Amino acid sequence: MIPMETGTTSSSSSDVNPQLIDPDSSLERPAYHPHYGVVITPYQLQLLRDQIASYATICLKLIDMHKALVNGYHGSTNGNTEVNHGRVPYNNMSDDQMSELEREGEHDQGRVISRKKNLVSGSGNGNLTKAGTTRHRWTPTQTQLKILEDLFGVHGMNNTPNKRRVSEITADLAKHGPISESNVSNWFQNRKARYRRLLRS
Amino acid sequence: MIPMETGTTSSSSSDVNPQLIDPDSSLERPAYHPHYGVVITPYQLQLLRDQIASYATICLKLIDMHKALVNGYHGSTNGNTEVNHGRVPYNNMSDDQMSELEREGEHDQGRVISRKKNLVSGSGNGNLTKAGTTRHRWTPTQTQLKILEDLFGVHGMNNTPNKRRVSEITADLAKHGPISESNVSNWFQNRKARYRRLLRS
DNA sequence: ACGATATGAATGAACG
DNA sequence: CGTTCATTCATATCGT
Repeated sequence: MIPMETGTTSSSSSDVNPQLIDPDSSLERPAYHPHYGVVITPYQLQLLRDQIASYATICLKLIDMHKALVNGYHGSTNGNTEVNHGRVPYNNMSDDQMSELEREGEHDQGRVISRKKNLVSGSGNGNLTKAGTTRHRWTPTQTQLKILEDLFGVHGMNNTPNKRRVSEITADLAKHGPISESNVSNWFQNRKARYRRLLRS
Repeated sequence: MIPMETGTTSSSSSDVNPQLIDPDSSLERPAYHPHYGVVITPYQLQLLRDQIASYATICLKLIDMHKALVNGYHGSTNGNTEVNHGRVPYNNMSDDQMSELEREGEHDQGRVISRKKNLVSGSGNGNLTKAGTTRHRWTPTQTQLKILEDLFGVHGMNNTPNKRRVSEITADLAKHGPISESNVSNWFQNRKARYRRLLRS
């Protein structure tokens, strides 16, 4: 069913139930910091974030299913359990991207994947994913995608990142793979558009 | 819409960008605790939990709506009525995500997230699939396909149906089998694209 | 079973 | 921003 590993009940801001954060960890237990307040481990924080992200995606899926049902039956939502928009988000990266990443530790941010104009794309040269050819399209790595989703979940529709923010995000994401600012803004653009489309009818 | 106000960003468990957690708070700022790790304020924690709670509620409501619809729905022609045994076909992917995340510093290139097996076999599969097989994608019935092809023939490339038209078409096609609007628009999209590709070659 | 092909769907990018 | 295009992914189907 719907995954709920952590409790989602209480709402009083002062009661922090450790179980709700990390049910089985007796080691990593939230604590109070004299100055800041609650202390949680990065792992715990990550759990929370993941849960939020999961819920966000699940909600989208459910909305989709619901709308489809209203229309009659439907198929667009595959019945599988994947939460990542149904699409397995593995990326097959072009060789240059690979080699890019293989230079360990070196995260030249701001690196831009050169993209060709689409006019020429189809023909003889273009896009052989197998052979070491160039990819036309940026594909977010797992990590990048996750970060982006988290950000979207956070800001939601009402908080599309401005130019400055996009720069920051791009810089962050560049640590995890080649990316450009336009990739980021496009991504948010699309995400927003498609999210809205779901909500609409 | 869905309330989201907390920041949730970075992916590597060790790098936590304070801005991403509480963008505008310079007062309440996450910090590192020498022993526990991340320190967040009760307020920040509450935001996270509120968000999760909101999602949980939304999900539950959506599930209810969905179930109601499914139970009441008795599908179209080809006996393809059933939708997932009334069970919500999603499970939590956080396992993958977690294990993913736990591998620190590793670039996620070319990694494939193992797709979880369907918890619920789609069961419904009127026309083409064999019993017990999960239906993953919509398949137009013969009648539907004919209608679609006719429409495409009429409208041709230059007359892609707009939203309104898609709705009408969907409604029509629903008489001949389970279908959703996205199925229809996808179909036209693909038909057009592949037709164009023919012309180009 | 495998490999090739057809095709529904997802999505980055471009357009109006 | 909403739509559309181009490309790619994933699966259903079929031939061997």
